[in-house]
Amino acid sequence: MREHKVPVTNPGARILDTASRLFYEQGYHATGINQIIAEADVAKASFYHHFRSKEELCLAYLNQRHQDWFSWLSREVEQHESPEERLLSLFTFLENWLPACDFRGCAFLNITSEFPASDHEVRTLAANHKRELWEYIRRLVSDVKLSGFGDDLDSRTDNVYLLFEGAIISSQVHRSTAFVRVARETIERLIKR
Amino acid sequence: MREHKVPVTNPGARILDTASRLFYEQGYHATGINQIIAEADVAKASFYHHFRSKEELCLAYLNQRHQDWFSWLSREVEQHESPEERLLSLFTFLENWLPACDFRGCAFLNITSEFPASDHEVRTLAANHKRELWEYIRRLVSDVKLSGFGDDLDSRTDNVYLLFEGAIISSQVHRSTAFVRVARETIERLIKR
DNA sequence: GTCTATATGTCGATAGAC
DNA sequence: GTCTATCGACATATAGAC
Repeated sequence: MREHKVPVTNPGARILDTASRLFYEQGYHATGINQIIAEADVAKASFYHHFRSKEELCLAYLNQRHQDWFSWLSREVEQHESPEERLLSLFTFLENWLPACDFRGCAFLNITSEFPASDHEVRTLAANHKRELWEYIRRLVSDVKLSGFGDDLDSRTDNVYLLFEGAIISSQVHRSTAFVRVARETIERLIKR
Repeated sequence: MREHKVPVTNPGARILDTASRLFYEQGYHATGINQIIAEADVAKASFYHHFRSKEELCLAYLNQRHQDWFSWLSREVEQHESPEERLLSLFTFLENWLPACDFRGCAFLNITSEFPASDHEVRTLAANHKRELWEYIRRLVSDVKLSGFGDDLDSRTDNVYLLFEGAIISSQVHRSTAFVRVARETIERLIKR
């Protein structure tokens, strides 16, 4: 859940940590190598010793982010026992995470906007991240009776996924978690009937 | 609906048209002034005669895009007469528009990712655009009986809006309109009962 | 491995001729 | 109003000393 890790002394890790923060907060193209090396307090040549290019650093950032984000999410989900509460905790997570990241939203959605070429490796990582999220939601949905979102499991999963993604992007635009609560209440309502 | 307009001879309009295409297809920070003036076939000084800065050009792009996009959307909606079909035509529109724009998605969501400062004018335009979309959806929802999305009009509007936004962003990530059809079927199902 | 210094290009924006 | 030429700053990436 914490966006800012404890400082690292290792130069390579310090570069990755700094870049992760800047790529996430400012965007990829708005962040230059010079700012990264300055804030990571390393020499430029050290940067190119650890990473072949800015793009490779970006891929490392996304891979780490993928791990981190799912560990944040699952930590919230696993606090709950009943299948219904576990499903609803998806939105409890959003309500905690989005204000904590200052409504910067999903790193993978954000970077998708910055890489229009769909065959770029960055886009592949983003699509894989979302596919894994969909499968995670599917496991949660499969244990819950949910009416109104279709008969088969995939259709119900799709709808919860759509509310989840819609809640992220709308919270980002409007800087409010109001939509997260609406989504949560809808799931709650469709569970109860 | 058309992304590429007919060529314009007027230099100022040619700059705006070219910039609109490039900002949308490549992103704001990935697009340089030099590329814009080259593809618009104008001199650099002409550019700065018509626009004070790259950012001001960006604002002009978003204002025009706002008008265009809503005219595309309402053209689809107004082809239908019954309130139910008008509501569902939101997703008919998405199913036509998203492949037509090569799944580049919403210009305002995309540029929100590139401008982290929430008090920036670009972000204000994006938030206003989405607010207007929400109000447009609200008018469509108000004429339809819709179960499962809450009792009050605002709550039902929120849920349709979330499905709409979720469908846009998910179609973009996965380059598929499958999620659009799922959202449409859900609305259809909740109308029928 | 990390350093400083630099290469090479492009960025956004401006000056001054016509 | 449009042109060419150019500014200073910053971009990504490398060279070579230590």
